[in-house]
Amino acid sequence: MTESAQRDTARNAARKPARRPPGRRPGPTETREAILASARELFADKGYDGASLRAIARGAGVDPALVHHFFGNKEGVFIAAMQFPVDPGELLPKIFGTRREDLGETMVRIFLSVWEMPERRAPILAMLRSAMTNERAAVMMREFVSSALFARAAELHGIPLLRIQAAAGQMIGVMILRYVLEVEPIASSTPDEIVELLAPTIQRHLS
Amino acid sequence: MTESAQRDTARNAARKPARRPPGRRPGPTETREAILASARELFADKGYDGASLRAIARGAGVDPALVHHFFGNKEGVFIAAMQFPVDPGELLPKIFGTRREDLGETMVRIFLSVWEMPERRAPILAMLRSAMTNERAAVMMREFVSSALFARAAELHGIPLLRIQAAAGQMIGVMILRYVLEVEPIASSTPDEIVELLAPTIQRHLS
DNA sequence: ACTAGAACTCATCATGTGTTGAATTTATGT
DNA sequence: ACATAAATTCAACACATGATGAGTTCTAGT
Repeated sequence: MTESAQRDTARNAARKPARRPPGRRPGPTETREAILASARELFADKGYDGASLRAIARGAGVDPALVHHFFGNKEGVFIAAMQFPVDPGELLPKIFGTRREDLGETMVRIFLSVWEMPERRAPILAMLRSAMTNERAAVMMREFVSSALFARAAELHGIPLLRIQAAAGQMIGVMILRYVLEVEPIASSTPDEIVELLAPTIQRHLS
Repeated sequence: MTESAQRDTARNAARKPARRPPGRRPGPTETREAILASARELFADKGYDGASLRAIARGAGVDPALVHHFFGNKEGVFIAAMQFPVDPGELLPKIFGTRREDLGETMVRIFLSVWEMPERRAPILAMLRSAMTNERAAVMMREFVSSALFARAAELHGIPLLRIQAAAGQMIGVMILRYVLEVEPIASSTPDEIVELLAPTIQRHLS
């Protein structure tokens, strides 16, 4: 696939209006992806309500009406930008192939591997930030998290849901302190320090 | 002109516009408090950016300009509504008067005692929700949490900051799952169940 | 009793929002 | 080569937002 569409398309938006003439652009269509990239970045940064369609369009170097043309309305953009914040099918095998006594460390490392990479963290942050202030987004997240994550994780090792949610709460809370609020010293700790800090707790919850 | 006589009869008191005549109202001033109450509720519900000055004014049965008159601008309202989300001076003695071996349970119970009462939970939720999408609010929360909570708690029992933040993360994460996202079954668990679930973890972190 | 100032509303401004319809240019199927 | 469809911009709507300045009514200090 063509990598000509870089992921930092949203970065070069600080320029002038850059009035393009109307009408279809020559060459294959790449704007749809650019819009989605810009949307993901802005939703991750400001949440659903804070990210405006116009800012998303600006980030993609595109007219706001084009966003509307592709996705119908703002919620359409959000849904398109959010499809699988993280692919469970990719992570669950790792968990399944782990000895019970190593579950804690494995889980923490998986979590960190996602959160440490900005482009993987973005959709999750977008979801979380949006769910905090927007009821519809909260419903989406609740359903995704419940059915796609908790339920499967529970059936996997036969661990009660409450325990799993306690473990998830531990991870989510620390991620918020570390990546959103950025309080020290936890924001500057190394991944290994986080693992050392949390693995025993997660292990406890999942036993 | 002709309808002005019948306009402000006592008939339309239950209506929405509720047009009050301009000028100061008789009696002692109670509007300032009403505005703050409305502000706290709305900030807790929608976060800083989601709560509009007009909605706050409407909630207090007051003209938007009055909010401006009292607090200067929106940030002024927020700051006035937020002073001490929770009073540390009130809670720390409880913590201090607890045996080290009971610290875990005590902490969880204190957290729950705050979060279970809607009017005590409101300012914290407002802070949290706002900090998730608004940078200035995030700074406020980071500073409050760092200096007023973590630092004091650390010096109290000589526990490393990282440990305290791990414990705080556990509590914050579970509170989000329980009160914001409202995922089951943790949203419907009794306080005692939450204590049983989390106390050992908090105890571990703080040892 | 008088007056300075506080409380309070109104009308309005400039800006930003999501959304829509029409116009223009290019790509695609025949 | 032609017609249809897709991609793209422009102009505009209707509405919400935070902010101001001016005017009206009350309270409080003298």
